[in-house]
Amino acid sequence: MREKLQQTIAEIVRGLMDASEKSAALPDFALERPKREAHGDFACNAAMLLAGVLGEAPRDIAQRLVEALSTCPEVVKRAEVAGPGFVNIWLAKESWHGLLRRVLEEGAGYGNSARRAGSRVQVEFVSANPTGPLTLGHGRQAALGDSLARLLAAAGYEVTREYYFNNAGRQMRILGQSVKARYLEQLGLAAPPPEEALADPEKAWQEEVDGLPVVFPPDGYRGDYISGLAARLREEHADSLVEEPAEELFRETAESHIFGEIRKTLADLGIHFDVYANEKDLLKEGKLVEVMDDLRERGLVYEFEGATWLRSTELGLDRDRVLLKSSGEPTYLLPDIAYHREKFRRGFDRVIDVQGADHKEQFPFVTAAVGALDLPAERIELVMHQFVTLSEGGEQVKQSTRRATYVTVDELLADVGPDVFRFFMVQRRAESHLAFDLDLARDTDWKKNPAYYVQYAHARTHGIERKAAEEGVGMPDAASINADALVLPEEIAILRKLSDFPEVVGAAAESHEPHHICYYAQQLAGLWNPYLQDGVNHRVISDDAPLTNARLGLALAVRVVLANALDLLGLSAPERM
RNA sequence: GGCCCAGUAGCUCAGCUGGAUAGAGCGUCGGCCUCCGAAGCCGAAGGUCGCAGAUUCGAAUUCUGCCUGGGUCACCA
Repeated sequence: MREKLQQTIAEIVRGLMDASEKSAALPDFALERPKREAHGDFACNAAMLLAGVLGEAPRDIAQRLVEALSTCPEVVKRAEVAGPGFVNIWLAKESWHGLLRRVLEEGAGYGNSARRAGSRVQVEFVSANPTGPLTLGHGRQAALGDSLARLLAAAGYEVTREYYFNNAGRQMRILGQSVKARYLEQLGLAAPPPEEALADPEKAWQEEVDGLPVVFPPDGYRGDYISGLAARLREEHADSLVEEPAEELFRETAESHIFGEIRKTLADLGIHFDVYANEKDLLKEGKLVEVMDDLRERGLVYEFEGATWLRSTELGLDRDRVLLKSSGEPTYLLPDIAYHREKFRRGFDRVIDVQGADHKEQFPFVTAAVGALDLPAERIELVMHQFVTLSEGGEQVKQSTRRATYVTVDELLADVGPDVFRFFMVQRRAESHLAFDLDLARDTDWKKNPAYYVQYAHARTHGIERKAAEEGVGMPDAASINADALVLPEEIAILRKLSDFPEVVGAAAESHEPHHICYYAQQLAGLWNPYLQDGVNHRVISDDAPLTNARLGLALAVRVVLANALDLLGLSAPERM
């Protein structure tokens, strides 16, 4: 529909330009869906853009466009000049009727395109290090990244979901030490550090308490899960691990257990990764040494005060960064560069990193280094998201990572369920701060909770089908559908909304903004729920067979689009609620 | 202090490659059950788009300065 109109107008515009003998590129005019219904089905700004090229008044040009359009009544029912030179266009009602068949024919594929077919994209997200349960920030990133991956797949990309974590450095060492410390404390061989010492290790740290040594590291991990891990080890091994180094069994047990928990959390969210990559493997495969050598060969590496530095100022950045600490350990930066190089070696056409705002500063160093290694760093894109705050009863729920008193994804998930969780987490633009409204999320009243509102709209299409079955009325299929009986403005409005879907999906995919799908789904549900409610004017199943056929078809088409939208968001599409 | 993000209705936020009378959800207020799901629907009130300039036919949208909130500026990840 839109394509046809776009083409028609392009031809007219070309004609006007040829006639004017002014040579210029065809203006990139917009054919948009006006916000106000009074402005027609489509509005075109071509006249205003042409005004500059042709040197004529926009409204005069618009008038000529309108006249030209009136010669193709099979597409355009009415066109008029409006405002500063818009051309508002009304389509014949019938032109929407073919849509129903198309939606039913394409089904789960409606909204997809092949535009990016053959192109491979990797989406890296979550990437939390296995030092504790996922936080809400990770949860947002999980929902965001997975929806983005689904959108990209809908745009035709071959998508790889990937999770990368650091498991070779200091963090993991401290994790092992933390677990071992709790283990020794539980055996009565060590003393836990006092609260005030943990609050300010700089000042109040003590090596000994009540004659027992304090072995818990000042910057150790303090969550209850650490004590839990220690208790498990104590049950399995009693006191036989007292001499065991913290960096081996303790660390490894902690890592694998915590990572298992993270994967379980993600599975509860319906999120599965294709690849889990980690720092240790890169190290083992010699990728770190290799990157270091290649950077050094390009004169981008130097030694200073015992550490090895990346000469990033040479790459246009504001400072140099350490690659290898004086201890000989790599910083996160070196494996990150190596990892991103591997992404290209693995043949991805595009690489998307989903990261929290706290990582934004680091991103340019990775891309600059990757670029210096003669790789197309501009194909690495960053999707950055802000943090999540919880609000309850109008108050912000206090979160402190430092004190390990934060709400975890598991807890919130147990509270509101995966569907609500995901909907709320992708509802907002990534760059905008997300205030998670716990009261609304917990509200099971579908008319209030937007996630349920959308799901319920979908469930109702099945309700209709159940009703039809009771009445012995069969559902139409793509071949038998005839939408001609749909003439009410609210029916045409729903058809118009359904027709927008592919474009919304395409735009959301290209801009990496899944939140548009939430808005769209709410809007469609906001048309469908009220429509269905008014059983007097819109009775679906009636004695009027053609009308029943058309309205049942409408219900099926709405179901298809809502189901597809819910799928893009990773929500279930229930048949009843 | 430098850089990044945000500041739009009481609240939470869309809209931001410049376009017509700035939208949604929640909340508030007022109506409506002869109706396939009242587990509902309809309507209303509510705005100096942080402030001040600039660009132009036209700015919530672009540019500059400032204010406010958050992030970040480690040999932490």
